[in-house]
Amino acid sequence: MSEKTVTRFAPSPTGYLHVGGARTALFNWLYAKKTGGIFILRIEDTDLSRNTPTAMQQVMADLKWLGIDWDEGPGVEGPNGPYLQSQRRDIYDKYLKQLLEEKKAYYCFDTPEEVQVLRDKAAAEKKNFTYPRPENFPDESDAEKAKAQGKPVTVRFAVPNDKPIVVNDIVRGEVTFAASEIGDFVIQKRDGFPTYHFACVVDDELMGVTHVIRGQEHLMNTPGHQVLQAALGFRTPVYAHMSVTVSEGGGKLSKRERGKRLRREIIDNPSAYLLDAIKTEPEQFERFLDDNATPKDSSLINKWAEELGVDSTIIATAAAKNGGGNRSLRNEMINKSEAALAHKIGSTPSEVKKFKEGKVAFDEPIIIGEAEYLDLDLPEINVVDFLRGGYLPETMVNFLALLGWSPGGDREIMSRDELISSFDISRLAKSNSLFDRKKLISFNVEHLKLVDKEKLLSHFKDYIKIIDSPVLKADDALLSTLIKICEGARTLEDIEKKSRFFFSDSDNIEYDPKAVKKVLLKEGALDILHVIRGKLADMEPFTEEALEAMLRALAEEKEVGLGKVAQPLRVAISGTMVSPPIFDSVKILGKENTLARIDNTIEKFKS
RNA sequence: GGCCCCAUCGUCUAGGUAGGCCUAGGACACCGGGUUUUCAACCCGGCAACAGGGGUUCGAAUCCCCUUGGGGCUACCA
Repeated sequence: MSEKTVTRFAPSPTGYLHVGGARTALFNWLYAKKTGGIFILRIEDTDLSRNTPTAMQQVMADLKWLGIDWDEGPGVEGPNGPYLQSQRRDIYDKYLKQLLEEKKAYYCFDTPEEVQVLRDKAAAEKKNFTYPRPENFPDESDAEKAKAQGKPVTVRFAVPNDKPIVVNDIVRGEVTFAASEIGDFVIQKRDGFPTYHFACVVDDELMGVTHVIRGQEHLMNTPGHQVLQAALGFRTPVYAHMSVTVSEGGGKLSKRERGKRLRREIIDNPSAYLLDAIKTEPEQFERFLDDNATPKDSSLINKWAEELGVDSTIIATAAAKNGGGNRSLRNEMINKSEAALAHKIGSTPSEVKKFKEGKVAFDEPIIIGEAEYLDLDLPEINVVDFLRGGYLPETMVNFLALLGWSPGGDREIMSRDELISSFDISRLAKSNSLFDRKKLISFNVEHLKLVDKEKLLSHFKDYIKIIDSPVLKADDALLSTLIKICEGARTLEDIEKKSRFFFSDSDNIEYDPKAVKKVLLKEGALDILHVIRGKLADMEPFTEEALEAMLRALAEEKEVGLGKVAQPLRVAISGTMVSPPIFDSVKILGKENTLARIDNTIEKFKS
């Protein structure tokens, strides 16, 4: 009788779901779907200090967005629950007791510092560190005594060191480990919670997990898990250790990257977030700059100058000066700026200071808030970043699946169903791969074309909701039209950006300075606008066809390219040089708004 | 440092488990050209790789070894 396959994804709720985790989840899900098995979501929340309250909800939301659903897990429940490890303490305790009684595990009372000393010593001797197992295991009363004395009490598993341990891995083949390499590892922490190794082994057994597909970073843990399974009389599931997804920097794609990047930015560039503080203390501004490390980047200098309404030479001059006195003023300003930043992101000045010093890690929402405040693009690491970036879940699933897996041949763009039917666990790649955002975009372009109309509409609605766009004002029919005329967009963000201007106040258009300079202020542009205005006013009916005929005729009459007449009109109605096709745009905007915007534009820029 | 894993165009990869069908295929990026009312999209063309060195073999991208390079683990995190 063939056993039903059971796979699982077991994230720890420490933050949003990142792409590496999503990929792991996807492969497990794909394999379960392919084989008609079941996919379990298990939350590994055995480290209280690292858990963040919203993380589990967010991880589940992200999985759902990707279309990865679970047959058992939080919100679904099933025969093997509960699915939060923090709610399974009694189960782990039972097995722990068994191990202790069978003398397969033992109590330890050292502090982490004491163990660290041993570790350092081993490193100094160029030796592999393994925990020195005592000859006689402490008994229950010793543990009680130690506890009474306030010593930490942990439990270690006594790894049998008689024979090498062979891991039979689907992607790597046979990997052999010397038993002496695997030290007695901790299975119960001092707070009474099991460690990952123990909880994972117990749960995989009890939940009937048949296949464990996980990152290569777990390969070294596997021999330990296997000996634990043997000691407990458990099965050993089939293992498949996938390659790791690395980031441009080289190392493993990590969620910590964002925090690091942010911290570096704040430290390297303190002035960037001094803006608010500076604005409130203009008279101290120049003095402050004397003592502050300002960036060498001239574009930033110009930006500040513009925002502060001062001449850029003031900043440039200040930037050229180095050091100087005024330390107390500087500190005062820094304090003010930290307060400003903290206020902006809903944190406290002391937290900001600690973050800068690397003492605390901010929650993702705070990191996002800070990044927005600083106008900083953080590396996209989390699944939500891609949702916010206007990517389709279909794109993400397809792209992630192809990182470290391939159906063979030339196939690349695939639907979810095609992915499932062609998925083959034996085709997992051994080597690491890089997450290439450029290629992701091209996948998105393809899926934008492939996804059916209704689905795309619903994706777009989700998107404008999450970024709280003015486009929210449109009804479904208008939304569909907008999507249609933005054909060729690379992301939902493209569509949204091109569509915004339809929903702004005609008497209050924001003009992009570059567009003004390049188009509106050009010789004759305003005159042409004037002519267009006249023709538009009389146009009846007001259709794309009529608009096109009119503009083309005008271009011909003036003996210029269509661009010469279309561009001024585009800037007049949108304030920018980029919009959907001009005929559609004008039609959608309507005669009244178009005329108003042309009038306002001429009024504003006539010399 | 120790242990483990990996190695085809800049990137993702096909081919490798049955060595000759590979003068190494596709996709993205890039470069050149075309289309064009903007941005995109689109069309055509081009550049570009078996890390190095030894073996085994009539024959190696494919098998073995070494070197080099990259990655992972080395927690009372998962």
